[in-house]
Amino acid sequence: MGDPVAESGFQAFAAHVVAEHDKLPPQLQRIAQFVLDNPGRVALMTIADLAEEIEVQPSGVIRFSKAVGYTGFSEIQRILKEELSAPTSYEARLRTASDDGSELARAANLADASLSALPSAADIARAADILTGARIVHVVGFRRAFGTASYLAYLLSGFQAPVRQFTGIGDMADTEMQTLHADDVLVAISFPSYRPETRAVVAAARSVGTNLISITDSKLSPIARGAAQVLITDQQTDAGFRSVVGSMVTVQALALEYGRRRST
Amino acid sequence: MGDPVAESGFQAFAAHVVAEHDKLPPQLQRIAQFVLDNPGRVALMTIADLAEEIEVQPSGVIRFSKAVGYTGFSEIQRILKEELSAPTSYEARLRTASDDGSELARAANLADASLSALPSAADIARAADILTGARIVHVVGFRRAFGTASYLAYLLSGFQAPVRQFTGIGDMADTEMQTLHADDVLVAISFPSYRPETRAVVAAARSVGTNLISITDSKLSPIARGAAQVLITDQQTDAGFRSVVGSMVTVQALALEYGRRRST
DNA sequence: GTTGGAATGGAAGTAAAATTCCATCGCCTG
DNA sequence: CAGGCGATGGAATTTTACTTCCATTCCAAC
Repeated sequence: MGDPVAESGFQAFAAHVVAEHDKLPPQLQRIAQFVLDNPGRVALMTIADLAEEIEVQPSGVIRFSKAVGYTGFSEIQRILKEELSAPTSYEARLRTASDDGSELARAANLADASLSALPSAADIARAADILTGARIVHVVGFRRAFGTASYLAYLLSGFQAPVRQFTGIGDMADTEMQTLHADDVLVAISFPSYRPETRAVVAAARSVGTNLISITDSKLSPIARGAAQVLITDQQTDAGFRSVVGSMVTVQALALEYGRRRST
Repeated sequence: MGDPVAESGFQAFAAHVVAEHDKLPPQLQRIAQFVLDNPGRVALMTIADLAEEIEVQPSGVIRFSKAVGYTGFSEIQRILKEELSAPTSYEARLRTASDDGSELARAANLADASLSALPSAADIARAADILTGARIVHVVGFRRAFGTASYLAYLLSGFQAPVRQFTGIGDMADTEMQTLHADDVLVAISFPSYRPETRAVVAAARSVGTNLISITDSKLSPIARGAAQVLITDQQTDAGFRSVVGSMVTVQALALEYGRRRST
């Protein structure tokens, strides 16, 4: 609250090491250099690993730790681990700091977090490859995922994809499912609580051998089983409301990769 | 062996866990879920930390490790650490995301830009105030905006709002419009090219005196005229593809502000 | 050359973490 | 409702990692 930017433990550590570096004996200087150059790796190593890699004795690592002002290597490693697992980039922290209590600020922060946990580009590309070979692309998503599913269907139809969306309109769910075919692809979008309606469509696809692309929040999601490609996004963070931004960005990327394949 | 891409230890681990998941007792399923959903964090935790977070006993973590085919938790953690420090790790992806030429990177950058140009929290709050007094909240948006409109309708119905969405299903557009009333609010969502269907609904609302909230990209948008509140978002910046993330975040914030008013 | 102090090596001791094992609990089955 | 079995809780044990401390080496000054 007081400081505009609070100094992280890691930044303080780095500053100490730089300040002390010239006063250290040669061996400890080598340790200092390695730790500053590979903080991520050091966070995952034991003292023994580290000592072996630098060709030093374990006790040297302890001496280094004390020489730069800490009680031992464990304290330094704790700081490095915090830095490695900090999900907040500098930018994200700035945004969080500007949280003024409005739902808009919360929604924007949530969306920002979603953008840090998207599927990999390689997974999207694989999914797009699967789409390319489809006779028909079916899209399913209900309730929270319905908007995302609609958007995907809209984008794909813009690329002249043979796409149809499961809507459940007119009490025709059974009839809709009968159109699934082994040469087709089903893109299923579902998040907790996974709707039984969506799961039923996925089950129908499995039973007739339709290729499945699942956009969901966990590898253990009920719609992930048997999928040719799973795209993980919008994982539940801790507090309160769930964003749908991750899945929107994911389907946009998926559709554009598909379009790129169609046009070249 | 014959695989073109050698399977990483982590991929094998994930596959094992997914395969065994259903056979595991409930407690071990929770552990499985947590580890698959947070591999990066688990790589840095001790068994005790992990056990505390999931609220199980340390021994449960060991049972999980053996149940999915490993000798103990240490072996699993070794695999997770390798994955975390591998060049294809999540951290590395983030760093290169802005210049790898994938549609995902483009989509994520576009979404990020959208988050910098949202409506003001005050405008959202005013719009939420208007919603609160409505007899019925009508929502309209077609094609690109249909997903956003659906999401808004879904969120509002979650707060027991009297909401209905214009869908155009069954060639009932005329009939749908006849339900507009002076005590109602219409939330219209539209972006270039502004669909005539949406404009027709807005015109109908104007003619009967329905309050209008417009979510669009410009104050000069055809649906902005006569609106009680205009929320500007997703303005086209560059020549490329248009994101829909700004409007999704906007409707989420709007719905949550509405919910806050309803519950207090 | 000898001496003193800093630097390093390495083994022993201590702390922490992982694993084992047994007791209890709860549920299903007969 | 009694018996058995799988699941869970928790203490005890083993293993691993961290830290300390003393011995040795190196180097510079006298």
